[in-house]
Amino acid sequence: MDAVFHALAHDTRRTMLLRLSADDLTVGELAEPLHMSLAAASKHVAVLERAGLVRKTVQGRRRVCRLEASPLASADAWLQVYERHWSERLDVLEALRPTHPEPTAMEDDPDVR
Amino acid sequence: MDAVFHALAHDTRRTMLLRLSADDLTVGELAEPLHMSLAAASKHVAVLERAGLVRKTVQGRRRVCRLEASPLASADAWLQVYERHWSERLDVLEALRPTHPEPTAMEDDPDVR
DNA sequence: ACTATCCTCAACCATATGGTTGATGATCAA
DNA sequence: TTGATCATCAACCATATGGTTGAGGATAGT
Repeated sequence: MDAVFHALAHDTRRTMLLRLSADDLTVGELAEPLHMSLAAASKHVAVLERAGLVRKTVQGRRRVCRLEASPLASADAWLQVYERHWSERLDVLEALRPTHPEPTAMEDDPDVR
Repeated sequence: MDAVFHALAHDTRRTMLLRLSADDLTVGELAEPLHMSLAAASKHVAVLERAGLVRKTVQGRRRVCRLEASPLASADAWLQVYERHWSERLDVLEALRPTHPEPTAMEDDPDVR
């Protein structure tokens, strides 16, 4: 699970997944629009592989990458646990929730350094 | 978005969120079951804050942490894009999808080093 | 056989991450 | 006022991450 969320925590890799959701692509094709070396892109693919989000198959000298979506299902399942926290009206929840001692809003928090 | 997924990519922080989904907790309370110093736990809370997943309010000398679930909704929305990739029967998709040149399965991939 | 192409590997570098300890600030309790 | 408590800060350390370049392996094309 750490690996999945970590893989998603980088725009480059999220972009890769998005492109792979439309088509299988080689490492080179994935790297092409990116502002980085092929080796760097290859490392990103490796991160996605370690998370189980991509499976590479060797076709000649090319490595064809295919999206493997099941780990995303697990991640989604994890998030769904919190679904009620964002879908229900917070105001209503607040009224019912016995916060620590005092629910009195003390919003003057200036510790923004 | 990077910040949200990065915050979720650590078991310590996911545990913190889970506990916060039941109750508001102070930094000390969050740190207590963890095998680490208070300072370390405080840093994890800071990561959650930067991702917008936690809001701290000062109550005397204690910092009370409250779950802020909306960024999780965004993360969930991002994942939902891939929902069809894991919910539909893959076999059916494969049959329809014109993979690169050859869909012939070459599963004898021994490059596992 | 030769050469170009696709990709990984290894080494290296700068910065980020996750942890520690010790000092300090604020607040509560006596 | 004195002392204990809660939390951050600062400095430090080890390791991980994200990038580079250069070398090399395997395959394709001629």
